[in-house]
Amino acid sequence: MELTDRADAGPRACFIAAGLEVLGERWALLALREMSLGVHRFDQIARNTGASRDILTSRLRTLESQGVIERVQYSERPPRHEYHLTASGAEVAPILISLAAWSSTWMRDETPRASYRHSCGADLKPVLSCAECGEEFGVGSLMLGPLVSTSSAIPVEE
Amino acid sequence: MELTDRADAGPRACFIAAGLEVLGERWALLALREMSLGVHRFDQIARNTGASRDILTSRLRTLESQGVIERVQYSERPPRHEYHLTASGAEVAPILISLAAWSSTWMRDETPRASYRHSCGADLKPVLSCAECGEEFGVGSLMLGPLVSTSSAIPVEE
DNA sequence: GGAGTAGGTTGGATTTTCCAACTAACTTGT
DNA sequence: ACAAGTTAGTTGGAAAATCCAACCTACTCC
Repeated sequence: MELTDRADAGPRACFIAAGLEVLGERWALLALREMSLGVHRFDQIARNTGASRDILTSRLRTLESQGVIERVQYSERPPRHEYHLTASGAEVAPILISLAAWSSTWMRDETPRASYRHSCGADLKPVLSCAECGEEFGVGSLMLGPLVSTSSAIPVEE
Repeated sequence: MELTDRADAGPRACFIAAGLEVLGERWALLALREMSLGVHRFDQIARNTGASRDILTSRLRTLESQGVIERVQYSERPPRHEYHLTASGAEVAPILISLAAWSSTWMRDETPRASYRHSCGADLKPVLSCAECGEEFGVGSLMLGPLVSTSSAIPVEE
C-alpha cells in the first residue's frame, strides 16, 4: 500500500508540513489569535500571549516575510507600527476556530479558560464541509492528492 | 476596551492556548497526520514525519496520556504496539484539513508537495460554518465567550 | 527634569531538539 | 545453528531554540 510503504522516500512533503513551517513555531498562532481579536500592538501581544519579547519579535518578522501579517505605521515620531493580518492571515481563522473547538470538547482540567463563540451568539460548534459536494469532512475524508508545485501561480483574491 | 486592555492580567488562558499545549509541540500534528492517513507504526511514523525517534517517543506518550491516541497491541511476542487515533484524535482532522487548505492557498515555493482532497474527489476547499446558524466563520466571527472550567463535564460520545 | 510608554535588542542560562549509535527481543533465510 | 533483518525503542553528547531580566532609544506627560 502506497501510504505506509514509502520505503526510503524520506519525510512526506505535504501542505500540512509546509503550513506548520510557518504557523507551527511556538507563539506564532497565539500572536495571530491576538490580531484576530483586534490586538495589534507589540507590548500587548507579548503580554496576552506570554511570549518573550525577543522570540515574539522573531515570529512577527517571519510572519511578515511570509505575507501573513503586515506592519502598519500609526505614529511617525517616534516611528511606531501595529501588526495587522493580511488576507492570508485572516484565513488562518478556521485553523484557530477548529483548534478552539477541539480543545473545548476534549481538554479536561480545572483551569477556567476563555471560550469562543460564533458572532451569532451560539457556542462554538463549527462544521467543516466540502465546498464542492457539501458533505462534512471527517478523518476518512482526508485523502492525499497529486504532488503540486505552487511556485508561479498567484492565489486568487476574491 | 476589554480585549486590548487586560493590564496585568497575564497570558490569556483560552482554549486555543490549551489545545496548543497538546497539539502544538513539534511533530505532534505530523504524527497525527500519519495516523489519519492509516500509518500506525513507530518506524513508519518516524520516517514519514522526519521526527527523530526519541522526540517521537516523547510526543506519542504525551498524546497517549492526553487521550488523543492509544497504543494497540498487534503482537504478543515480542510485544509490539500500533498507535491509533481515539475519538478525540479523529476530531483533529478538521485542524489538519484547515491547515492543508490554508497552506495550499497561501504558501508559494517551488518544492512539489502532496496535496489533499476530499473523498468526493474534489480539490481541498473546506468551508467552516456555524452548526447553529449555518453562517460561515471568518476572522470577525471569532468572538470570546465566557470563562469556563471543563474539569468534571464528560464529553458526549455520539 | 523625572517618570512613563512603546518597541525593541542584548547576553547568558535553561530547555528542547537533533543525531548517530546502541540495545532487546524476536523472525527469517541458508 | 548462526547470521542478518525487523521493530521499537533508549542513550549520550552536540546543536539549536527558548527564556528571562536588563538595557536602549525616542519620544510624551506631569
